[in-house]
Amino acid sequence: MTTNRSRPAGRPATIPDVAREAGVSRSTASRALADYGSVSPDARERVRAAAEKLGYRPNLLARSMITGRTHTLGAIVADIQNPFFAGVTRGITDAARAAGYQVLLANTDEDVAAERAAVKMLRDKHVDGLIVAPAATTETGHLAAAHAAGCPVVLLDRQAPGLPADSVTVDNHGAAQDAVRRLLAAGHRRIALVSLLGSAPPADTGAERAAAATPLPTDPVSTGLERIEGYRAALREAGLSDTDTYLRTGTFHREDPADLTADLLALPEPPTAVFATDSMIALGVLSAARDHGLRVPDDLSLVTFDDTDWARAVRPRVSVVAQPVQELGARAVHSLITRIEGATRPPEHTVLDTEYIDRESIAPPPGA
Amino acid sequence: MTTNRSRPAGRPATIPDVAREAGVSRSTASRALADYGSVSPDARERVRAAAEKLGYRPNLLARSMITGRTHTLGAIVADIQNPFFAGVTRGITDAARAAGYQVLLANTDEDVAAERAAVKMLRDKHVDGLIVAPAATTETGHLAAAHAAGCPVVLLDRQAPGLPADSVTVDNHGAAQDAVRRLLAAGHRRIALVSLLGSAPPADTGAERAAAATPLPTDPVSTGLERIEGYRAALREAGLSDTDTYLRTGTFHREDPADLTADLLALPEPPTAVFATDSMIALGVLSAARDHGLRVPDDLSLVTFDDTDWARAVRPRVSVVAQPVQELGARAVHSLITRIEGATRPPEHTVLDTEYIDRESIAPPPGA
DNA sequence: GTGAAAGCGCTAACAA
DNA sequence: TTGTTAGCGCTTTCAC
Repeated sequence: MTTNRSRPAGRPATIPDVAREAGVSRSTASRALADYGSVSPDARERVRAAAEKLGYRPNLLARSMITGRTHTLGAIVADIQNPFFAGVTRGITDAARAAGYQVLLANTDEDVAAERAAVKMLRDKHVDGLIVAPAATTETGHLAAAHAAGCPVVLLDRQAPGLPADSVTVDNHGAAQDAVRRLLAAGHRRIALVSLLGSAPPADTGAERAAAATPLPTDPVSTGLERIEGYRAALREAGLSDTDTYLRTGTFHREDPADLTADLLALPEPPTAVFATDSMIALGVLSAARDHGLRVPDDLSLVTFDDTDWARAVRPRVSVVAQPVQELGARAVHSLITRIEGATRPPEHTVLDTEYIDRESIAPPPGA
Repeated sequence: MTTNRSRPAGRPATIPDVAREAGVSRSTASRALADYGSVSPDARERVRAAAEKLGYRPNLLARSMITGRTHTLGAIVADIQNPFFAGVTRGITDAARAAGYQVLLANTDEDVAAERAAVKMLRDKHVDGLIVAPAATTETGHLAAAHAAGCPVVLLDRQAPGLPADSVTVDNHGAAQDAVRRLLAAGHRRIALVSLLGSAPPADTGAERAAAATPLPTDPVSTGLERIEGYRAALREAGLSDTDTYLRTGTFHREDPADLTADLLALPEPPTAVFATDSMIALGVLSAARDHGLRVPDDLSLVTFDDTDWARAVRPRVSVVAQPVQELGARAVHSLITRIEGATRPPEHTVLDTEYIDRESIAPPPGA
């Protein structure tokens, strides 16, 4: 047991303690410890030894107050329980840690108010930057403000037009179009799309209120909308002009994908295939199909976004559009860190490749 | 636009700014803002208005440096991609936010070294407390040290004997025993257990090296082990003395539950039912069953821990032991916060109820 | 009830 | 290269 005369046992060692022990000034100790400025090899070593002996740990709070950097990132996603966001978050935390950053997590449940509150909290905590899967692509004032105030923002999964921030996404339109083409290639013509969108539907526009068509949100850009456009493009390409008959979109918290599917299956001419825009929706589709006594893929074909664990374990295994979830998170971290470290390049939009994985959930339509 | 003569536009407002604007001293402003000490209603209101006008936001870093409290919790789990931990983490972040705390997240992949590193990082960041699903229940020196140094720790999902920390768990033994009883009640006698355990198996003890038995880790307590004991108890209770014939445990990163199951199914007298100790293992079992051309539940019955989304959407829906995942996280947060706020009661061990949910994955054994 | 002054632990100009 | 000095923004005695 070493006796540290000048330092009460309970209190953690500070720079003055280390400096005293090493017989140098505070600044030299600080320079040696934080590794900046110039310090003689000799002094450096004595400081290192003293720090070691005293079990010195820098007070990161004090350091952050001076440097203005906390080495903490904020991650704002819809719901960590959604496998897509779980994977993305895993990618974020891993990449962050590897780069010497920690991450503060916030869930929004696709609610803009919650997102706004999260940004506020996170900024109050002085995070160095924000990774956000925005709940809405239009109401992004809080994100723009953060960005402008020097707290860089990178958008994940969704872009926001007019917000000069980096983004990391996949080609939703192309991937959706490709998936629907697979269904078309198998001979399907009555192909449904089931999705949940972030914003509430706009006011009823009268003419649009056809029995089958669901009004779409006004958000100019959203993952869901892009996938819908990809779906429509594929149908049009196949000569099917009526692209909205089997289109069903609900709102988070308000509609259940299983109900949306049940409606479709109750139609006089029900769809023979369904394209689900994410794995949780696919679960709802599966559920509804089961309740209707329909078998996949014989009675109903299915393809979905997101390759979750269960997709390859259930029977039939389900064909999916796999997104590189962890990579999405890791790329976002890298973009963000270059910004934090001062890069002033124009906004960079990274688009990652998806992969269609063919399994057993697509068959020709019944009676074909 | 108000002109703030004394404050450059770029710099955020500070207490001196607010004080000046309100015509009071810094201390009065501080007292009014942080709501302590005594301030006259009049001064209080003037300060409030000035702060509002200037868009004042307290510098939490500076405050933390003084108060020693960051209002930040550290959450250390195995893998956020595991639905169990995703749910727990969701419960943690929600409860924390509701109580005015944020959470820093760390994944360990069941690796003690990673856990140790995470604790170090988190303590360096001055978290007010730690919620840990410990990778090992024996090597807990770093947790004990944190606790002793005034950084309270609450254990989640797993207890650690000898560590005087609060814990929040479920009755794994009882729940496992109950689940296996369901299988027994359906007429099964050859019931397997498939699990993955945290620690590496101990050195070969010779006699124990029966072809069928898998050596178990030496960890005195672990979720997996408790479930195994519950399984054995149920079998013994049913008069089956040979409890380890169909017991298969692997190690994280080393074994694949599907392979473990495949071994079982290749036995001359294969099991007719499987008890999986978590949902990710159940997926492996399902996979292996499919590869063997076995149908659930006709050829093989299945019951698993954890009620994940897919368990109620696949066909057949799988019977499960549901854990109150979010509640587990929320309780941990509450225990932790009472500690942080100074409670000095003896360690408290909260045990939450599980719920057996009967679905369609259990049938009588084939040929029964 | 209020203000003056000290100080948390650290970094960063500036001199020496 | 090194030490001195001055803060960062805040809370908190301690007088008044």
